[in-house]
Amino acid sequence: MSAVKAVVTRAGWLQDGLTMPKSDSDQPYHHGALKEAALTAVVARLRRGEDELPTVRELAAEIGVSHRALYRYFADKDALKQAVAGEGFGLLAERLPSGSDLTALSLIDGFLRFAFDETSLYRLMFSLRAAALLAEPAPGQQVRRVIALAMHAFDDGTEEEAVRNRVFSAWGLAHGLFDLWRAGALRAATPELAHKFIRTRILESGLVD
Amino acid sequence: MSAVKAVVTRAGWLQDGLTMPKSDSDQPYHHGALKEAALTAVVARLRRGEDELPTVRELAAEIGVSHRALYRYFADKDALKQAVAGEGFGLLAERLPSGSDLTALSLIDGFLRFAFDETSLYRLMFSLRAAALLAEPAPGQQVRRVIALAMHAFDDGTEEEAVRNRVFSAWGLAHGLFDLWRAGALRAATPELAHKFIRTRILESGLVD
DNA sequence: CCTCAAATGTATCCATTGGATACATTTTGG
DNA sequence: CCAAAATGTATCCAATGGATACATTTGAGG
Repeated sequence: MSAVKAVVTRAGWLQDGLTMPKSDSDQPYHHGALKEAALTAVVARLRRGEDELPTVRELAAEIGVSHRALYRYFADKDALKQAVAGEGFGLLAERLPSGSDLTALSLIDGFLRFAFDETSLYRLMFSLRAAALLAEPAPGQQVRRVIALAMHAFDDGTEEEAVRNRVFSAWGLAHGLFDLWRAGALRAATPELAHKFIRTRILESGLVD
Repeated sequence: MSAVKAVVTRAGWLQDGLTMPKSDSDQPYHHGALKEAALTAVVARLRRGEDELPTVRELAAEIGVSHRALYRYFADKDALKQAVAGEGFGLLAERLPSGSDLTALSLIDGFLRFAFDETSLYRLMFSLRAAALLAEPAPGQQVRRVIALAMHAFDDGTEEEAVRNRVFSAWGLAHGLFDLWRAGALRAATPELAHKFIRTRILESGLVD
């Protein structure tokens, strides 16, 4: 739809002859939603399997804009990276169970599913220092939301300190085993087997029932 | 001083007229131990706090050699990275307890101490795919040695499968919590507090006594 | 010893990449 | 309607990993 419209517009088939475009390309000078397009494109690439950020130039080309245009929206490449991580936490938050579906186990399963499904994005998200993320309004919000969700899921009526410790233990175990798998330290042949292995380790840890 | 000497030597101000050096520098054409010097220099930098690999040129300059010389020993920068990781596993293996000092707890403490003391090197080591490391003879040996050590420390007479699972759980928990700390997700203000926090989480997990 | 080939290092060159500056085009608010 | 703010482009630059061709040593066999 958006793509189709772009093509039609580019060819100019529907333009009447009275208003010839000034150049051979009638792409508007202003993109209109460059920032969103950039973030969407990067996230899409990572979800498609690429595990590195594209170069600024590649990204700009994909969007159909000069590479310097992106710098109107991101101070530097690192800022872009952070923004992508923010999008990632948004996606993660969307994916996690909520309401009556929210239990410690379902939360962990959702978290692991995200890690295994969106490995590149997941790695990017956790490669950054949280402080930098939390400082930005939107991403910080998403991160805090995920943590709040976890605190709620693990709340068994004991004191907050104890709940928090269980959350961190479960989180650490899930994150750590996933990262060891990613590094190749686990023998698990497939992501599915690895997921199951990690799930079992967490269950037998007694952190969740 | 090194800089001063270089300048003087380069200008040749102090050379007597009778024994002119063939070149403006008295450094031998062949370094003699370039590979070792390179690895040592990189490891030293990482241990000094830098958390990125130096550029090939910086490294070469530090050693006093043209940047292309390093490519006689490392196919590309990634090969250098892998070799550094290998050195890292060697250091780790040295640091871990052995003999009668080897217990599950002392092993974990040694592992965590290494992670907190040599954070940059640790990150580098675990950022690589193990497969690539295990393929190289020397590093692979070190990695296998660490794993064998862990299997022994956690061996409580139960079946190997169970021992292995406990090793992975403990490893995953230590690695994961450490990485979450590194990412800024733990509140712990100092590395010491973080180390203690992680140690406590592992102890209360019942994986080790 | 000598010589010559292999080993080791250097000199240069190149493409890619992140980033800076100056300028062009739109949009928009008074 | 117009000037200023937004937004995008054109060009330039330095750093970096890497390639190729060449120079210097070393060392092994005659």
